[in-house]
Order: sequence, then structure tokens, then C-alpha cells
Amino acid sequence: MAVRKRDHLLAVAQRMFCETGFHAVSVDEIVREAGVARMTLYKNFGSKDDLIVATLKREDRMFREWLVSAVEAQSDRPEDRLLALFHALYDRFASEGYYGCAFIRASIEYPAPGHPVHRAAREHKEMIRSYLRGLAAEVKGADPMTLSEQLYLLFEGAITASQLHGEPWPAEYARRAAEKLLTGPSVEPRASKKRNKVHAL
Amino acid sequence: MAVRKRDHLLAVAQRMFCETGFHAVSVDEIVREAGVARMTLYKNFGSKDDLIVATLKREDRMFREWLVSAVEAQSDRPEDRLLALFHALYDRFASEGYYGCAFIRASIEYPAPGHPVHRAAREHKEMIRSYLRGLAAEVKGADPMTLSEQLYLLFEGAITASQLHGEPWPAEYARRAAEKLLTGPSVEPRASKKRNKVHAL
DNA sequence: GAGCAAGTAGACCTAGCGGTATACCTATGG
DNA sequence: CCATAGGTATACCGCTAGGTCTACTTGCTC
Repeated sequence: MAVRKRDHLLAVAQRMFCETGFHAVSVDEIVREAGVARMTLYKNFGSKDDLIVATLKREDRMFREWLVSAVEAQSDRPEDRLLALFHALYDRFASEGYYGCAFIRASIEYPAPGHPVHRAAREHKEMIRSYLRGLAAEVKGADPMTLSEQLYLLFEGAITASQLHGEPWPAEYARRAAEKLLTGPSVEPRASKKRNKVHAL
Repeated sequence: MAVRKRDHLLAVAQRMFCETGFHAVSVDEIVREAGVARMTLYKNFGSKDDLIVATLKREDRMFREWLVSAVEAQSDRPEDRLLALFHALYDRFASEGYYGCAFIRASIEYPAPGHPVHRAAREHKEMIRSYLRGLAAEVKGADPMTLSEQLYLLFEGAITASQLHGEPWPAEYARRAAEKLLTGPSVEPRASKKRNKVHAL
């Protein structure tokens, strides 16, 4: 039962933090929304900052699952897998209640590089870059480093722009830009049917 | 003399807000740093929020000047002018005391779309997009809308990524991606020497 | 020199924050 | 049946924030 309370509290805090912001949501609001006592939160998590880090870990896990399922569901062509990411981003941006990127928000609300919240956010983004690098390495005739970092910039740009303007179109433009970047200078074998690696995440 | 005090206060507030954050800097810290009385701030600006909006207007004006001088100093080729933007971004990211984008920060710290601070931030970004659209319209054989929005995403992505990772490399990758996007599907006249329009900003 | 707009210093107010302490309740398991 | 771990409710603490009030001073202009 103890673990049930803890999980519920964590889920509620995650939703509120991601939707509204970390500084903007108070401990009082969280415990009221979750229907638990104030002390339960402090017994389980110690402090607000520790709770924030815990919610970021949870958000990170959920985002990984979303990302992998979006990419792996696609065909085996590495190019299609990378483009699927941007297709999925569009749906994500357009979905009801989309709240932007909690990690960008966290890194800005906690700008000190050594702060645990900031570090958790940066680690998430480095995981994304690492995953993209693995996918880009499968693309024939491309420099994986260059391609993956450029796609990462489109990814970050689309997230920031959609959050700023409150509209999903950035994902569409990012996808078309990604298509162009994937059409590398060297000729790519369009008919490749080779089985691709599944990248761990 | 009154206007001198006001300008000084505004400049100090702008620097502190942009470097440290809007919620993170208190009115007390600003008046102490500026060496003026607390009431002087409130007589001149009314409230902290109004002061923030005023600093964003100032930051917007300074950013416009920086942007135009970086772009207009380049050769007349529209492609070079757009690429010059990313060269200038690299220098900006690498410069001592670079503090990231105050407008992205503002939009995140004040997420309500109707809030004056959020609106000021979005208006700045729409100015950027409009300027890029004008520059992209000069590029032969490119769809201005598509090109400009894609470059805008690289622009936003580079800013966000450099802020997050604390390094200037995103501008370099963005520039190379922009080069590729500028090498459009149609043949572009490499030897064009036509005089370009100067876009107002 | 008088008058007035502007600046100053600092006490003060209210509100909200993160976090703690305490006293009581409740359910599970030997 | 009762010991105990965990949950609850609420009062409380210290601190900081944004913002106001007031009494006093400065400096420019007629």
C-alpha cells in the first residue's frame, strides 16, 4: 500500500510539473491534487527537488518507450525510421494536452549546471543524441555524427518552436528538412532490404 | 536626469534577467545592483512584470541590431547572408558571458499564452521568422516559406541545444545543415551578382 | 529664493513558499 | 490482541517575495 501511495503521488506530481512548471507548482497543490497528506510526500521523497528528479526519471522512461515504439514500428529502412520520429512528433504536438518538453523546461528553471534537476535534464538529452547516433550509423553513405547532430537540432528546434507558438507545424517542416538531410551527397541504395539493428534505449 | 536613471535601471535589469532568469532575480537585487531606491523602480515601471516586458523590448532591439549587422555585412548572395547568420551564432554562443535566449526563457517562465511577457517573447520570435522569410525570398529556386521555416527550426534548435549543453558546436552543425537546405533541388545560379534588397527589421 | 518634480531610505504589509513537529489514526501480521 | 509501520491532519516556523507608505532630500526652473 505504501508503494501504491508513492506511485500515485509520483504520477500526479509528474503531470502537474510537466503541464505547469516546476516552480509554478507548489508542494501544497500536489498533495491536495493527489489526495494525500503533506508528510507522506516528505517521508517518501525527502524534498521537492528530489521529487522533481524522480518525476524527470519517470518522464524520461515514458519518453523512451514512446520514442522506441514510434521508431521501431516503422519499416526496416534506417531513413524511414528516422523520419518516423518526426511523424510521431507531429502527432505528439497535435495531441490534446501536449505540454512541451519537460526537460528543456527543467534545464531553464534550474540553470545551474551542477544542480541535480539540470543534470537529469541534460542526461535525458544526451540519451536522445546517443540514440539518434545509433540510428544514423545505419544510414548508408552518411557521416553518423554529422547527420545525427543535425537531426537532433531539428528535433530540438521543432519542440521549442511548437511549444512557443502552440502549434504542431514545426514537426512537419522538420520532417521535410530531415528528408533533405537524409538524401546525402552519396547515392543511397533505395532498394535496400537488409535487416536493421534494434537499438537499445 | 530622470530618464538617465530609468535607462540605467533598465539596462541593469536586462542584464540580470537575461543572465539569471526572471523569477530568479528579485526586485531587491535589481535596485541594489543598480544603486537606486526601490520606489524609483516602481515609479518608472509600475510592476516587476512591466519591467520585464520593457527589458524584453530592449533585448529585442539589441538582438535585431546584432542580427542585421551580422547578415548585412556579408556578400550580396542571399545564400551567404543566411549562412552568415549561423556563423554569427557560433561566435555568439562562444563569447564570454553568453546567457542563452532570453525569449525562450521568458516563454517558459511565463507559459500562459495571454501573459504580456509570454506575448513579448512570441512576438520577438515571429519577427525573426518574418525576417528569415524575407531573406529566403531572395534565394533563387527555393520555396521561401519552406526554406525560412526550416532555417528557423535550425536556428531555434541551435540556441536551445547550445544553452542546454553549454557549448557552441550546435551552431556549426546548424550551419552545415543550412548549407544543405540551401542547395535546393533546382539549379541555382552560382555566379549571381545582382544587388539584393535590404530587409527592414 | 520659492516651488515642484523626482529620488531616497527604510519600515511595513500580506501572501506564499519549502519544510518540520506533533498527536492521532488505521491496517496488517505474528 | 496488540505492536508497529505508515498515513493523516493541522499548526507552525523562517524566509523571501512583490508591492505600498511616508517623511525627507535633492536639484532644476521661473
